[in-house]
Amino acid sequence: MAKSTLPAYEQVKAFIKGHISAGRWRPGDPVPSETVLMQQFGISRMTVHRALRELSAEGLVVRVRGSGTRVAELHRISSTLRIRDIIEEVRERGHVHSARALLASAQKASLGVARSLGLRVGARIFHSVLVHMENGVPIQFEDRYVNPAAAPQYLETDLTQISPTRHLLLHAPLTEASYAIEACLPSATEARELGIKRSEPCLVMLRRTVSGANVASVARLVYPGSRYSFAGSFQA
Amino acid sequence: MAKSTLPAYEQVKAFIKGHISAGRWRPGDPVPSETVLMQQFGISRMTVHRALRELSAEGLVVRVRGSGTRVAELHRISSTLRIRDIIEEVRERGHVHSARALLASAQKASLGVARSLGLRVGARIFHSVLVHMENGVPIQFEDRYVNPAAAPQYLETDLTQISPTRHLLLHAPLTEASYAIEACLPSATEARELGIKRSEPCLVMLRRTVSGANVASVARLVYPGSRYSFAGSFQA
DNA sequence: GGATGTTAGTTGTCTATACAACTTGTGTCA
DNA sequence: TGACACAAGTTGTATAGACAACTAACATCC
Repeated sequence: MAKSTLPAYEQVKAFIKGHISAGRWRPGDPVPSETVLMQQFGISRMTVHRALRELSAEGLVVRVRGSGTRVAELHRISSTLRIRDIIEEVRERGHVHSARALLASAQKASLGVARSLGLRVGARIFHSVLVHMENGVPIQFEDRYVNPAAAPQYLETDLTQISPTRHLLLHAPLTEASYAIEACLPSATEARELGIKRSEPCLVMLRRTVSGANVASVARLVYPGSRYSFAGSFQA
Repeated sequence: MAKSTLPAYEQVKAFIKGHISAGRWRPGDPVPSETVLMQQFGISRMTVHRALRELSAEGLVVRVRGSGTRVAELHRISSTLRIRDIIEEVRERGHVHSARALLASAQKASLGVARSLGLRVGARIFHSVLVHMENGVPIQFEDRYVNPAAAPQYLETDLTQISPTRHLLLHAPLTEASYAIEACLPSATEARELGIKRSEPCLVMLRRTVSGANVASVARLVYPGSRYSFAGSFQA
């Protein structure tokens, strides 16, 4: 027994969700209009409207003004990926995080880096390389280039205590990001620092974050395949 | 010039989003109460309320009844992962999809499969193994177990034309799913069928889908690391 | 037939009000 | 000092009504 009584708009949502997930209303089928539902449930139009608007935001129905409401086409389920701070993540598992900084310096941008950060070749950039450990075992090799315009105090921070991700989240409010997940073999350096063989497959996350008008940072995160996986769940 | 006039609730949202993304209001900071915003904008409380409720749903602010509204802690950016039909995906790239079925049969569930499908050992299940190709080059090895209760006609379909994913989306409305992405070396069979060396790292997606009260299917999708990556983008 | 106007139906936005549920701080009383 | 009561402030839900914007079907006129 959850709540004694669910709010009216939740009841309407549940009613409609029920019909859809039971397959009684199939994609493309019309959903009763606000007026009909309002009379059926004996509640006001605004309340019905809220229910339908939320279902529309969740992608379960499609509404078009003047025409009506229909069950959405390919009921595509979605999950929310999040950008997480590795330190927080390790601690949440009840484990101990530590990190080793291999590099933290200002450099001149090479062609590739300049291009992905949206700067000119030779522009001043920050470059950091860290190895993150969970209970002393290396789990992430983090190679990151940072745009000084987005995080001017990047190098003044102890990146082994406040992770680059956290520093950037705090100082360069995130507006956009893109990523790619690949499976690769590690480079010689990566294998050595992670303490794995060069033949062990790794998960590689390439990520580019944007803050306002600037590209804030590009990072290559390498995880040993035997010690790490990305997991999550979808909700309808 | 987008719209001549944005709806009032959108203006309130933009106002608050602006302060947050410019860094003027930091995580934990209080957001003006509904009463204050209502007077500031000269609109009704319900309109302000809608704006704040949507921002809360988007994860930008945290609201607690009786206390107030604050800027959400770790400004979490999110992306929508979708379960996609591989055939559709290949065609969208303008390429040709083809598939080879290695297996499509009814079997008795082993312990592991029974457990993950939520059935008893020895229960009747469907098992399919396919290799999907893009322009003739193998890109996915799909090993899938299906619960007959969720998709009774699974074996009567030509799975090389209508992919298992698509068949399941159509016949077993998805309510929930979980996944894990790993980097592994392929098994002997997987390497042979994908036409890669056993030493080539692969992206592996393990996925479990739920439809209503049943676990609909569990799948292991293996992608050659050199030919495939998962990519996406986040929006604030 | 084809173009045009009309009308009923539907969703989008907004208001003013009401009450409920909860938090927080303050003051009172034992 | 500690327990309790109370009040002010805040968010959550719901109503009844209004008007705007749009669609789709129908009727009319040329």
